[in-house]
Amino acid sequence: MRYWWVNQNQTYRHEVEGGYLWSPKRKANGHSNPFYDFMREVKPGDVIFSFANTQIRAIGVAQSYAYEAPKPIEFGEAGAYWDKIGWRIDVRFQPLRLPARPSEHMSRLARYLPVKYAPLRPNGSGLQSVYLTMVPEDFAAELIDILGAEAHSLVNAIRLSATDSGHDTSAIGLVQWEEHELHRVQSDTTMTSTDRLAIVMARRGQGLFKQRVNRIEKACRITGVDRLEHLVASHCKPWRDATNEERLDGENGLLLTPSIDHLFDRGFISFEGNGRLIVSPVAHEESLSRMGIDTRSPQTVGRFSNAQQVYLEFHQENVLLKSRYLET
DNA sequence: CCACGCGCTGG
DNA sequence: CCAGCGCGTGG
Repeated sequence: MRYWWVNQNQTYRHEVEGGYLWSPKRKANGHSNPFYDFMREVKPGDVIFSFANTQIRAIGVAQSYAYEAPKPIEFGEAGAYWDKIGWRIDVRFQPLRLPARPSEHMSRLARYLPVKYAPLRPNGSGLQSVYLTMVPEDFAAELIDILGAEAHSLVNAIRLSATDSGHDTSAIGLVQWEEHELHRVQSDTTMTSTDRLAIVMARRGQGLFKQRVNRIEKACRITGVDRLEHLVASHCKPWRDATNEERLDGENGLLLTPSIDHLFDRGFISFEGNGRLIVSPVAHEESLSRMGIDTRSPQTVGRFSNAQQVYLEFHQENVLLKSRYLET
């Protein structure tokens, strides 16, 4: 379980009442922004401190991993320059009956501020450049102490339930966004109904797309299963992000057995161009091992073609659940 | 309430 | 250099 800080001056009301976090994927000029990238490092059960108008006003618990979602319409003019598509995380927020102002407690907090990606300056002032950022455990402990009894019991309850069992509800949001794209394809009268059907079937890794992938890939790269009835054609560049051409491009697919397809589709694993398996640091190792993936020693599954590598790079950058803090 | 500009951080 | 979910100020 980790602790996060979110600046919500512009969207506090919508995000807390709506029960979510939302960020663009990139800055307006197209460059990446670490404070948006952090969205993909959040795990269900993580604790989120909500900061708005110089105060910590709410504490939240993540209920999902980040998934792609349109900008909430309720934002209105707030963040008008943000892109229409971004990352969303379901969060259960609890507004605090007694908000606290961190700037009044810097004598206790300052020593725990990280050198990089800190949510506050040493004088307690916030930073415009920050959206979401991780806070160290000792900083969080101090902050919880400052917030008082309500925060204490809240976070204790979260800690207890975190050790119980799963919270994974993120598939719901993904489906919601894909529905939107699906509807667009189905109502696109510039294509024949055959083309539309092929594109719709490609979403489930079946039909023409699967045939095309099968010309390049003969078996699941992890399990070695080669019977088509047990294989799904999984997109490297996800169906929802791809053009219609890319949705049907055989180089954009891998044949995988269902549980491996799930891990790849949801970003728990990815592959390098040379075939090396990448395991996300947020993945549950024992589950992976039970699904047939050896997480102890490095695995390779065979080199990929140049065209496949381009799609796999997209997967690594946009689907894989990364963790900056677990890299060295 | 909103708009502006001053800061500073990170790429 | 540029861009960013802050902050105080002034209307």
